[in-house]
Amino acid sequence: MELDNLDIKTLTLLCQRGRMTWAELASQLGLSAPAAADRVKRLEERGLITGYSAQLDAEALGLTLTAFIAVTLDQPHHREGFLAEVQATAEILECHHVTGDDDYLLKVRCCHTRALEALITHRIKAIAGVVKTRTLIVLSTVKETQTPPLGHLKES
Amino acid sequence: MELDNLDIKTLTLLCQRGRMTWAELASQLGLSAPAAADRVKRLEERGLITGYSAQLDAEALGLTLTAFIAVTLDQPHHREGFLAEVQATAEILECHHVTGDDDYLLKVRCCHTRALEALITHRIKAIAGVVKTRTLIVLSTVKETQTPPLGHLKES
DNA sequence: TCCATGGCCTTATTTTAATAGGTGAATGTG
DNA sequence: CACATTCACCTATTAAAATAAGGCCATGGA
Repeated sequence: MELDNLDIKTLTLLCQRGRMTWAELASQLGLSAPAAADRVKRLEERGLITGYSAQLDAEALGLTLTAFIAVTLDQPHHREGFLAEVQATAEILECHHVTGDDDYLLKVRCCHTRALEALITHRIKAIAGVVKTRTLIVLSTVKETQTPPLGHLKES
Repeated sequence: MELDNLDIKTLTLLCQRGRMTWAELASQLGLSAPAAADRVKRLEERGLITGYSAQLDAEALGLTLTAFIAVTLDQPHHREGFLAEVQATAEILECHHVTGDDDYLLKVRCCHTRALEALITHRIKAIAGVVKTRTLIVLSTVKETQTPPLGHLKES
């Protein structure tokens, strides 16, 4: 059940062009279309590929404001409510439990500073147990990819 | 050139299932397949959809370690080299210029703590101008989506 | 040596995508 | 008010892609 270099190339190509046809993929891999489709199917079944997604331009959609919010929770019994609210809030794209001074790090996206204010004061700070937040506004984004590094898997 | 509710639903559906067929999409929208395909094509041409991507399971690929690294740069003339290195490093998934005590916030992903150590000491701290880094290790991830909030666009 | 397995090939069939042509509602204009 | 234009959509057709079937060959184990 190891990954060979063609599998890695497959993953790389499908991260770049998620809707490419099997024939296109196959020609890049030097295989026939059914063979390429088989490989992709296997990668899906193994859980390495979890799905496919359209990539949207957040700015074009009016989501010009991105921020990271560090959250401190006072008591562990407040966690459940916090996590539920995080899941229910579309503006919260990511929520990680992290080491350091704060407990959670959120990545959020919204349209205005006013919307950010509403998000922080009416949603996040309204959650029971949230005792402190610290917000970092994103001024510009240099790089933003979802494609994980695959170099460490290469054989030979 | 406004977005109607069908466009928003289209974006939502394509974020969830990026390889769905036009016929599937059309039935969810209550349209014919060519009409749905036309709408998607227009969304692509307008730049709202920038592409499609396979979603990979980072853990299944052995990338069990995620971290955020805050970087402080001492002088503005070092920026160019820093940005180039960021682009060239696959382990750095994101790099944002942020407000606050530090200049940049990186999101990185790698396999071990050893790989993280190598990344920090041999790549990031090796860049001219990097005077300070502060690392937050991700203990667990509660939520991690790429799909931006679209509720603010809904009409009626 | 022989058999089983796995990955790939080619071919055939089914499904999907792309294209063309036409209809009706909404809009703007003589 | 009549008319032309535009736009989004439809259906029908054609081209392309996905899927399924059957066979080949290399690899590994009994």
